[in-house]
Amino acid sequence: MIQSVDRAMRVLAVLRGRRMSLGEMAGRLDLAPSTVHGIVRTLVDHGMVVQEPDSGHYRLGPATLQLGNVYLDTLELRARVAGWAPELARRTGCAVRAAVPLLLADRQEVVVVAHEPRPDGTRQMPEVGIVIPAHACALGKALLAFGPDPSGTLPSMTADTITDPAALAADLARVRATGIAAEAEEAVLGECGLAAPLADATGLAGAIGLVTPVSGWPLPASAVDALRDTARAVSRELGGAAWPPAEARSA
Amino acid sequence: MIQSVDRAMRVLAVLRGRRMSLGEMAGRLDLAPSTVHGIVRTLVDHGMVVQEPDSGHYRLGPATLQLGNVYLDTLELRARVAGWAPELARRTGCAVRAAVPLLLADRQEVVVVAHEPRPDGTRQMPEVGIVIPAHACALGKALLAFGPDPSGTLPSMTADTITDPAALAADLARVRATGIAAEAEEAVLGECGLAAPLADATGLAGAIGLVTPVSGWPLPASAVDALRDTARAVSRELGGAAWPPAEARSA
DNA sequence: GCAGATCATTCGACATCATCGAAGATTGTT
DNA sequence: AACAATCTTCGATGATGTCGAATGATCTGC
Repeated sequence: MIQSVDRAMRVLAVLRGRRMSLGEMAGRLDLAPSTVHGIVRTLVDHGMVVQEPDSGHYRLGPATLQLGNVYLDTLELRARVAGWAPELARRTGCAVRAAVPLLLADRQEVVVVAHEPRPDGTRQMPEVGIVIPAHACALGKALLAFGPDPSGTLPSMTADTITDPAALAADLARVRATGIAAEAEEAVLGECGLAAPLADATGLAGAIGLVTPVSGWPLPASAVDALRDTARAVSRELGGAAWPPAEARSA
Repeated sequence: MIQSVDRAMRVLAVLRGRRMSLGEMAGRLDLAPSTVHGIVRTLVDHGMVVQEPDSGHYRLGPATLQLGNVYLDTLELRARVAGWAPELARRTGCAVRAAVPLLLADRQEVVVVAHEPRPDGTRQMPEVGIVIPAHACALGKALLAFGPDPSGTLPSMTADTITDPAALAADLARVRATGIAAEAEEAVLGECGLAAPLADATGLAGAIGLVTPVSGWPLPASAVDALRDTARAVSRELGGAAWPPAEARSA
């Protein structure tokens, strides 16, 4: 691992939180201000960071947006999901989301890569790009059940977030048994959902899920069937050999 | 400028094009494969790059999407535009876009940060995150007219793209005189548009524009008025002192 | 089924290059 | 007007990234 590159990524990570002064970044990263300055200067040259002209503070730059957009455009999982999501949304009346795992050193999260709005014509915020702790949402639990073991802390998002490792393990066992993960107001108040894993040729590729307001919860069995059918269809298109995918339970 | 961080950014830039093998990246960057390996390994650890399990090739990773999303969420220009875009789209019947400049060493481009679909109910691809050469689109010309002088080459996108620096300079003079930039099939076949600069407290902040199929071109004078009014309103909300913004014609 | 090629990865020595602390410049504040 | 808090620059030090060659794995073609 190259030290300066690692530090540059840490700089971007802290800037994910909020705009910051150079000194604050240096303190947070426990580095000399001049060291951080050299790094951010390089990032500024590439558009990854911008410096506000008035305050001198730094924030993320437009080049990050371009990178994220390229990632989305080249993601086969997203393209395959896009072909099936409208019908799934129509059949279930729910919004449809797809996500891929974002496994970092100490954090297990999911990032939403596709979003089909609820088919009721209301105006909904596109949620592509948002990141959710894996243990707190159906998409994440579908990934954890068939992916690596949960590790790290389980931060609480709402009153119903599962924060006990044993309770989470029990929940994941249910997911493995049925192929379907559920979540009720564990990440966002008023939001519930189901999710199923997606397989590709190499194993676990992501997850697809339904999201509904708590008023529509629990979802009818027909929605579960539609979700499972769609997950199986998308997985086949992705080259997945089996569904649910084989459990790759290794660190 | 820190060498290894600069190289890491170049790696990401190369991966913007397409997935690649390690050797191909090394050749393109004129570096030793082992050097690139150390860099990409570090980027992989942070989720900025992923390695395809089967082929060993590298592609951009999900962390790029998160960064881009955070950038969007914290962009005040986007939030202000979002407040005015629906009405502008309704009044003009056009799709509305907003963009910010992406000024790198040798490339002058714009990146779209907001997109309000054409209000005809058709299904349209959200174009947030796409990057367009500044000289080839109305948004870019609105930025170039009130920003730094054009530099670098003028790549051709369509048969009507302005590739002659003198012709571009003449066009930009017209933009400065009227505050409105126009473009007809210069970036994408069948797409035309208008754009106006957006000012904030520090000067030029971005641009807002209308996009219409060529069948709706030219747009009526009422659309020009609506666009100018909106640009002025957004600029005032952003703290802009004057509209159009003062011309900061310095490299 | 074997040989060759191609690729990612590891390793170690060298010298470059990033790091750090202090000083300078600029701005906003009391 | 003096102070405080910024960002920024600079130069010496040695830690660290770079490179080339060797290794191992994978795939291709015969």
